[in-house]
Amino acid sequence: MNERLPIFNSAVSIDCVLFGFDNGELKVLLIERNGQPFKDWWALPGNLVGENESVDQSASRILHELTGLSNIYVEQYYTFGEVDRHPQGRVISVAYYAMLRLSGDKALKPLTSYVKNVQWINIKEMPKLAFDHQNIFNKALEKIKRRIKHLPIAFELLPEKFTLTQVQNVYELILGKKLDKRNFRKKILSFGVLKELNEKQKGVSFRAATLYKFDKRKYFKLFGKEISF
Amino acid sequence: MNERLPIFNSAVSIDCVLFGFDNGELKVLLIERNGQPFKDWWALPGNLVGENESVDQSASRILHELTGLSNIYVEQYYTFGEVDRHPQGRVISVAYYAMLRLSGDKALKPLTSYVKNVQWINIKEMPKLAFDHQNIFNKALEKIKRRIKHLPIAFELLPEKFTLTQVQNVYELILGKKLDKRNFRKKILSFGVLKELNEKQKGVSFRAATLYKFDKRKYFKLFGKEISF
DNA sequence: CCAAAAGTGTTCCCTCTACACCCATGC
DNA sequence: GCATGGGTGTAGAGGGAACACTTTTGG
Repeated sequence: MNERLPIFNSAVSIDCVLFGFDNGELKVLLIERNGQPFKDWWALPGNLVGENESVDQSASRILHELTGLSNIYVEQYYTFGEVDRHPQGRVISVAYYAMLRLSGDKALKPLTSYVKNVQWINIKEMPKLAFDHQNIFNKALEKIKRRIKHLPIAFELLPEKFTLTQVQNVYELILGKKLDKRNFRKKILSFGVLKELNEKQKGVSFRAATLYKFDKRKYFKLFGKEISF
Repeated sequence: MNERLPIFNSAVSIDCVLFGFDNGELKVLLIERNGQPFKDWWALPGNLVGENESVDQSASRILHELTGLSNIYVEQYYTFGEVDRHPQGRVISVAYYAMLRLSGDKALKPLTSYVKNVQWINIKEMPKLAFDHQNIFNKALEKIKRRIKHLPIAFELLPEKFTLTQVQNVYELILGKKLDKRNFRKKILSFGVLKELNEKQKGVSFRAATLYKFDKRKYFKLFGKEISF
């Protein structure tokens, strides 16, 4: 680790598990590969880390290239370094999960020569994935299952104004189980980080729900105290 | 990511935060560097990932070279990938924390040309560290603070047979606060993974404490249910 | 007999859980 | 008026926190 660095041909890549919530469904953005290996397979979006960017920056860049958006919530969660995980050489991959407010409208799909299709896919209908991406995806789900209990990541998936039922929906999809409505509301409101708006849902054919928004200021004040779902 | 891999000169290294518990103190194994850069500074043990080993294997190898021991408990926890973290080139480092039963006797110190000293240092008396190792160390502590609440990692630091006071000691050192003795014992025993032995502490000049051991079989049965300290 | 640590129960409070009905709205 | 989800309270159980004294042992 001193003198000259003895380096062999390795590469570091980033893989991103980008989650979106839309219409009551939890989705992941997958790409369909256009080149070898695993041509025509579905895969997680990813790319090599550039020479002059940190791994965090690299993840943000990849997400930006994919969606056209900046400021996507993104967290590193694990590094996959098996010797044979890439058939063409040694590639160590740092994995990130990311979360996005889907509004039905967004979800741009800028194709490149490497990618012939980009699609939001319901996590309950995942196709087979290239490389070890199934494993990478599974681990992302595990991580967010754990982290959603401490961190307000659910709100990264929701629009700015949301109903409590939507919040509950996100929790249920991530945790993979039904929750009691009354208990859920008591708890989520007891954190004191949701602000009730003088505004109701619109365009629904039933009683309109009250809208809330996530109060980041209050959340950062509470930091230290941990949310514990 | 297809065709040929465009590779630049990067390297992947491993850094290990190896914890040990001895004599009521929580310690970390640090090395004193013998080469540039940061010659004579203290640093975390680490090395480059070899061409034919996974990152996990690499961490185990480094720990083995350092201590002569195999089967050290080790977990990956974060990857540090800032562009400028190594003054001699781009080095992305995958960090692991590890835990070891110190019995006063062990703690071998195989020096190399790169290392002029290896020492167990109380985490309350840490020197300045080379590179971004202070940051890597801090993050390791944060991680184990969180994980000790779910995972039985405390027992990795303890000898096979231990007293409840020793367990409490480890929890207090990692969490950085005093715990109530009666409540602690109730809770730790309520998990049902400690086996009381028909054996007492020896060689102490006061009432000898009952020895316990960690029952891995029971623990793995409980898996699914989570321990929650 | 003194020093040092082992070992042990109870009370209070708060949080978690289980559970079911009426309300508002659009069609 | 009916279908659809919105919104609400309570009782019981269990778990967490606070708290102090007696026991054992070696020296």
